Amino acid sequence: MARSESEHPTELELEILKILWNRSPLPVRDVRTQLEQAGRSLAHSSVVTMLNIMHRKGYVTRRKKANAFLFSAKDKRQNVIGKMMGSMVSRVFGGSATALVSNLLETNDLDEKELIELRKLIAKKVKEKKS
Amino acid sequence: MARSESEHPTELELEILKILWNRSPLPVRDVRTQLEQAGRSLAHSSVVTMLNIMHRKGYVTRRKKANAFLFSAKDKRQNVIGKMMGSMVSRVFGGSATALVSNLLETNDLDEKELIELRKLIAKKVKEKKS
DNA sequence: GGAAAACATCGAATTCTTTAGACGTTTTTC
DNA sequence: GAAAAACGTCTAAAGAATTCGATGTTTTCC
Repeated sequence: MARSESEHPTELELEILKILWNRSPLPVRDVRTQLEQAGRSLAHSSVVTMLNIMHRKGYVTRRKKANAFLFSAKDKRQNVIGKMMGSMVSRVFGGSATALVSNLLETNDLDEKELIELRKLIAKKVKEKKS
Repeated sequence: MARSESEHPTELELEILKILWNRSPLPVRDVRTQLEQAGRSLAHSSVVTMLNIMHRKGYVTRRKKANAFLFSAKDKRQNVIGKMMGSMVSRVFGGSATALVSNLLETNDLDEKELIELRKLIAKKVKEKKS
């Protein structure tokens, strides 16, 4: 036995999804160009292979336009990332989102502006809850 | 070319680190038992192999006690997890910890108690900053 | 209408991750 | 002190992730 397919996008898959979330649909060529700009130079066929794998896994949709495929992300950014975060919370922090934020505050030194922004976010959420 | 070794613990590596963070040093046998209790039944040699790989990667230390090795996590839980979170923030949220927490609040529905706990954490952090 | 450009499919190589059997050495145990 | 138990090393497997060359088909351009 070996491990099974990851239930979340891998490194490169996420890189590609980020491109598609930003603008889509895109042909392979454009995905490739943007990967290059992000510092990841790949052969055309490598990008095609990845997009096809991602299609098989259900991360992207494609439709034919003339002879070329146009790719789009299948799920919204927030949902995909949300699932990744949820898995992080349960796998790494024993289910406690508070523990996650706590760790974030302790180890990644945020500036005051960010802290105040966070406080606002939470206050808003508390208010929503109350209603 | 293919991908390079992950800079963060993999799934199974993290599972093992969690055990060692909880209590250590531990002999292979005990790591194995606890993996089993966590729903991951592996052959003895599989656990040994993993621990040796983790030793090569620098995730764990080992010392000989009689004829057996005792393993410990090399880095503190908070640091390892902190790095994982930092990478999450930069890779996934464009460097914004606020964006991460925002996503967490939107997609993983926290109860009021947790929210209030978070508010406290942040207030405390703001106070520390000010001093 | 033939060359060049654009695009896709296929097959394959490499490394990483996870798993474990076979075998040898040391330590217990009767 | 010999059998059994415990432990480590070595070897290797199979799937997952990443990369790309070769080759074939369609489209575009002089």
